[in-house]
Amino acid sequence: MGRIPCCEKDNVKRGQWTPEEDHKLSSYIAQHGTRNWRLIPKHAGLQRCGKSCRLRWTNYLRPDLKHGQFSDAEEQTIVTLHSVLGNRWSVIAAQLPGRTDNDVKNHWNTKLKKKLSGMGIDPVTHKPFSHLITEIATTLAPPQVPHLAEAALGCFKDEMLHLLTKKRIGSYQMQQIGLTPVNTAATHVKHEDRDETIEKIKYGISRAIKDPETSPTNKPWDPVVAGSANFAGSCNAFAAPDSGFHYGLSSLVNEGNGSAWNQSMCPGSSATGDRQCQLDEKLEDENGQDWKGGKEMRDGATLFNSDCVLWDLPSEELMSPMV
DNA sequence: AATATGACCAACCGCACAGCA
DNA sequence: CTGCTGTGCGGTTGGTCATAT
Repeated sequence: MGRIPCCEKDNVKRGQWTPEEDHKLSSYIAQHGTRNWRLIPKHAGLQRCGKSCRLRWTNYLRPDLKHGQFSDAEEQTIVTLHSVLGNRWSVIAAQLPGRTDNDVKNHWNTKLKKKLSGMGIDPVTHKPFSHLITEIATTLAPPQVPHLAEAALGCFKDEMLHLLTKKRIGSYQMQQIGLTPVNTAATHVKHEDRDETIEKIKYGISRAIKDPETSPTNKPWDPVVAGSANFAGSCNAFAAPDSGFHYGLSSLVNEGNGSAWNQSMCPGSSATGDRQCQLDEKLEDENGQDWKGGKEMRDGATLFNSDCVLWDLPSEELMSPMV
């Protein structure tokens, strides 16, 4: 026996709202407020579920909402907060006046995730892919290293495929990263080339791991160097030239300076353990309350108006914990 | 010109939690 | 303490439009 549905599904209209419905809901709320969502559709003369009315109001009709494109500053805020908070859209949205959690979530899923991937940054951990590879490599005993390419490919296949299939990859760039160009005549990788491309990526990753002598650095094997040099180079080559973000990944990885976007998108592993501890402590107050979950965490005002102001942390030191 | 594919975003769904009787 | 109700939240779906083939 499940939960009682919030409304009679048979008698309610679903799907897109009409201007007439919008008007009915808006004028009713303007007169009576939003006290009981279950009664609002009935009183407003709408054949809608109360929940649907609430959603329509909070996500679209509210007069204080901003409609339109996200500014660079807003995007940067989202990325920075996401690196700390993860998918807590309501908390993130609370820091963006006029934006709803749905707006932020949609914008993240459709735009920001791809932008970060295009820059060679994992949108989940906010670390460069190169650092993640390095972290995996350093946790593996030598006999396990051959499996790294397989594992890495599993992790990043989607991002790589996206880049390979959507962005132009010149033969020069492919050669730079140690791969034979898939097709020198056609710059777009076709669907049937994917498997071959994946195999070549695997080969390139394996070679970069196993044979650092062939890397541009010509340094003895060092996971950090190999990760930064080889994979940063790889990701740099993949970075979309038309993405609107002209940051070389190698500078992201090796220097960690540059624009605010640069810093917030790529906190990297430069964060000190102390800072991470501070962050963790901020997420767990002195009463032992777990800020990482539960209702308090959802309360953006509580979190951001407290003395523990996350904004005070230099953005390059904001690093989300590995999930 | 027709069709396929992808991007975007509004809306829905189910779960969790708070408040109340 | 328990059960019910209302609300908030994050994940997912589906419709529409734009672009590519």
